[in-house]
Amino acid sequence: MDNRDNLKQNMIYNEQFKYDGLNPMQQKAVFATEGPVLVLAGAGSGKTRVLTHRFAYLVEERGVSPYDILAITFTNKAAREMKERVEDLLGNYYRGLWVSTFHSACVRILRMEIDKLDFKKNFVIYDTMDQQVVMKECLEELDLDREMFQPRIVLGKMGRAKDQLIGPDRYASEFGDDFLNKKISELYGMYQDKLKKNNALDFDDLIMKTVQLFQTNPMVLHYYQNKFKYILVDEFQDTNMAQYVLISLLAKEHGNLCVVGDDDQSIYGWRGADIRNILGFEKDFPDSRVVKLEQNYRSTKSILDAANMVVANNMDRKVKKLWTDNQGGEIIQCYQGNNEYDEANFIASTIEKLNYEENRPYSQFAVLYRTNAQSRVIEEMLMKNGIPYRIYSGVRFYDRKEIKDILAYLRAVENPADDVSVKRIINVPRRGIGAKSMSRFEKYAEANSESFFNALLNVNKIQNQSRVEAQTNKFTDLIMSLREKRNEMTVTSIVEKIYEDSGYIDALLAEDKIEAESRIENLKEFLSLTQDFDENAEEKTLDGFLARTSLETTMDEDGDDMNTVSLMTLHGAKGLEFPVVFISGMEEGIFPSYMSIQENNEEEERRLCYVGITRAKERLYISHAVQRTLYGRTNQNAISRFIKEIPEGLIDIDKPYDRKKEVRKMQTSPLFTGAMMHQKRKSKHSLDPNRIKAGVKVKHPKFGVGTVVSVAGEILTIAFVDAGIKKISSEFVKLEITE
DNA sequence: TGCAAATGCTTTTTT
DNA sequence: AGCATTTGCA
Repeated sequence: MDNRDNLKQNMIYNEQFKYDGLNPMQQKAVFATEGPVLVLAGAGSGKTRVLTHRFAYLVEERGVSPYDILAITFTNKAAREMKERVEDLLGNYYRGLWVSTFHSACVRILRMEIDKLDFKKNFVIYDTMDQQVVMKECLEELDLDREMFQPRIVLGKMGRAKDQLIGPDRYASEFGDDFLNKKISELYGMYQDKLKKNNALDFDDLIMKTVQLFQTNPMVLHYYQNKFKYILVDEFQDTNMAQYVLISLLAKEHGNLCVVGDDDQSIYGWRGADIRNILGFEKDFPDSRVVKLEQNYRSTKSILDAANMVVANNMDRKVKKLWTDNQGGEIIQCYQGNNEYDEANFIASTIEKLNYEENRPYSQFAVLYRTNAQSRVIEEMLMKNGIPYRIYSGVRFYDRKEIKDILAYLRAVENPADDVSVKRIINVPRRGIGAKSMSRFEKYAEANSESFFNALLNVNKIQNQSRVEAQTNKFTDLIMSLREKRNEMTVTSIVEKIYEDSGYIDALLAEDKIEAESRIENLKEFLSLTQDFDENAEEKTLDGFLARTSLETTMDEDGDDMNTVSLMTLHGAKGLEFPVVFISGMEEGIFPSYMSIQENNEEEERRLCYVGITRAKERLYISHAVQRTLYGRTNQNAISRFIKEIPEGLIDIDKPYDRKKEVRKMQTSPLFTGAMMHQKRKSKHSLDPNRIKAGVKVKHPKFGVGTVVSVAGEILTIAFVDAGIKKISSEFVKLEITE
């Protein structure tokens, strides 16, 4: 349907029912526009509807400009969805609304104002990897033991300090002035200096620096206080102290702050989220109104009851009772697998069964797990069964080596002072500039307190090897020439020029390896991203492109139009819902995780379980394995405590003696017998396993000729001449060896 | 001096 | 899968 028709349709609908369709509590939350409001919104209570209607109500009934509303969501995807729904409600398209994540909003502010903090406006954003690089440098310079001061740990502590707006100077006094903490505070200071020099901010800085900006520049603060007449914050239970201070500062002028959250869904304590923000809101804002949304519209009664029973085991929570008018529905099915493959097989065959028997499209299913590492086996099994799936993992497309390399080039072009990026690519592809040359450049830069790139420009004063000098000049020429023209060029054309002139693609081609081919594929894929940016971005500059890429994750991607099963971590599932949900790996040590038990974080894990259960609308399957191999270690894990917290009447726990029954049941289901036949047919096709190994050339009935890249059990990764790289199960497809 | 291959290690959750 | 470290070669 035409978009316009869609809008019109909505407008007619809206005129009549826009606010009538809300229940009395939801209406209360929507109409309470003035002053501080705390909306305690249980899972599935129509929170998003309330937020979007409140936005629309402010604009339509209160005459507020949509640009004077600041709405904070947890992910970029949620922000996009909120924008769309608000636009639908208002029947209008708006450009540049302030509907975004904390981080994106801060970037937007800082990109206009950060010169007041003595940064340049085109600052880059360092991700976790970049942080590690900088921290390692600091450790080296202070000559500290990498074991005692693991970069990851130190960065974690530093990050938590930033969440609480504690700078390097205050670090030791706040966290203890023993040797360890003193050193960490020293590292912290050094790290911040380096970032400043590189004109870079990390994720936590984005928040902290914005607060700092407001605290040191009353005029700037006043401007934004005035601008944002109404503030909405979603997922408030997951805000940290810095974010809380930021919001409080902004809301001071008008006081119209509406926060929405659910203390039972607070799952980001490890990232500095402070549950006290929501528990103490009424104290901090004494004149605040509280609206509780307790009717759940999402799940069946069985699922909701189970979730309530589990979370009731937590002590530290606001009292609330989530209820539903929905039917009881099926009780929860719990499957005990022999191992992780058995478990995955249960998941795959159940999906197949429901897809066949109940005609459910694949998009109705989600498989949730505690850690990303658990996805692999499930993925394999889905693939083997020909079930389309999509992984929403925390790992970004942008985290691939080749993409990070290209981004480093782009950052270097935008900001040659970014030492981390310049150092990353100075010898990628190989230019014959090794460790020795590097340290010479570093020394020179250090001695003259210049950037590393400046040292490269002065290569003739540092190096007398003509080869190194020539290569270095070639590199700096490329960067400088692109830098000069970057405002006239599209991002795509800049990237293409880098691909060619840096020799990056040539080097990959020369490698003549399958791996290199897939990297080239990814680089091509990257071009379609830049093209999309060049066409659609609001601010079509290289600077704008970089700001966006560093904040977008795969969690933010839309896969709605695809008919695929969704695979994601329990954290990633927050805010989403699916008709059928699988929670896998329900074992002690996995979920709750070993670490959380050690650190006494049981309650947060339980909330995570609550989040998982409440994602399900109609059916919930829980599974665990008697034996599991993870990170190369085989363990026998006890059944998760959370399973035991679900009362007997709500869950069908698959006892060992029941399993035969289960197997019989499955064998008689038409789909399963079909699958079995399928399997038999296949085994005829299977090749002599001894002959299949990396490098062997094979022929596939559909994809044609290709080369085996890797073998993992029966899953083969094959690079086809025409079809590109595919993963194929040797059991399922007739492959011929052609050599 | 630079580089490629081999080996060992790592992993909770993410903006 | 990707990283750091080591080793051997040119």
